[in-house]
Amino acid sequence: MTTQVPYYESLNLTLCGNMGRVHRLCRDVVTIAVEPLGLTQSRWTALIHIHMLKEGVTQHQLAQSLGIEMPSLTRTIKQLEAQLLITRCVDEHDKRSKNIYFTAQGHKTLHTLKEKIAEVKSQLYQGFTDTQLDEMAQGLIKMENNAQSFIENNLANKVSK
Amino acid sequence: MTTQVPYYESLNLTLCGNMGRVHRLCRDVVTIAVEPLGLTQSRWTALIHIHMLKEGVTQHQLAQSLGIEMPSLTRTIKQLEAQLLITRCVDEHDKRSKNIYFTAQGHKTLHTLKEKIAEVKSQLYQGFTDTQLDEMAQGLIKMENNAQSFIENNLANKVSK
DNA sequence: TGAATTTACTTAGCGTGCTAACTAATGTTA
DNA sequence: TAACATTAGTTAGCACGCTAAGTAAATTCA
Repeated sequence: MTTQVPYYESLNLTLCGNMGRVHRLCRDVVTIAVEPLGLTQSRWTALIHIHMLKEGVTQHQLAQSLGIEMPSLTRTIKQLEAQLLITRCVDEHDKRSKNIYFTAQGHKTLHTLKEKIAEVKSQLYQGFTDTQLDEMAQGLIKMENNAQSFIENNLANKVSK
Repeated sequence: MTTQVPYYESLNLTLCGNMGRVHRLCRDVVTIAVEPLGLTQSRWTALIHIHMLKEGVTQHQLAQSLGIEMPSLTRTIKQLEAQLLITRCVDEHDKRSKNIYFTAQGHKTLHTLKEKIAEVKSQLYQGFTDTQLDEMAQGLIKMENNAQSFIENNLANKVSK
């Protein structure tokens, strides 16, 4: 049982490819699991984050928490609104912002959602110890930081006079 | 320096979200690095895999190697063809298949590409030991398998008479 | 061998990320 | 305070994954 990094890693950035593939698969898993609720991955993820951040959160805060850009979120938010799961109202103190709240139906959906996700999680993380999961998470964050500094350095080059 | 899995993992499948985000970032890094070549992530990845599998590979084999579905590949292949980096010709022995070859320009591009990717890799993997990288790769594969069996079980339920 | 199935590829169109460019509200400063 | 910059959100349109459904070639089998 060798633990060598495979030879083609020298060309291939396989790890990145794998991340993409596993991410798509996990997304599929959840989509299947919550299918009766009529939610896609981006929508249920948004619901969970609204719940974590507490109702009244702004779209900007939510986008930050999700790690996506505002335009990506705008689409999802509009879909959730059309599904009557959330409502928005302009913030009294900053009329540029909009605060997000669950509807009654939204609360019900959230409740079921949380149960389903706990199920899925236990299956996806089967055979992992907490330590292993944490090491993976930390590895991802480290790689994210490496990527981020690369981008910053290269944008700096471009922007430099 | 705690190594606990954060509390909100109980809801959030953060690890999956992280994978998506890190994957996007790595993609951006390479896109920036190979920018003068006019290649996007899906295109350069395809070029590298054609190289690994040897010229003459079929689209089906290539899709398998990339871990994507045929229609996704069809688009990329057409773009690479339009860029005059590859050509295709119908397989003599199986006229359903098409064999992929580099053009002269394609070979040149591949050469530069390989150099660029080696650079990017060394930056993205900075601070990781080979063992760590391998553990991450194996973790991803394990999670992929978990996801796969979940999907199979649930499709089985659906399809069962 | 002719009919049915499977396979390789394509087309059409969706989901979800992105950037660029816009509006409207807020903040800053000359 | 009027002019400029920043910020929250939107719209438009691209990249790249997917499934569903179609064509044409190859294979299976009755």
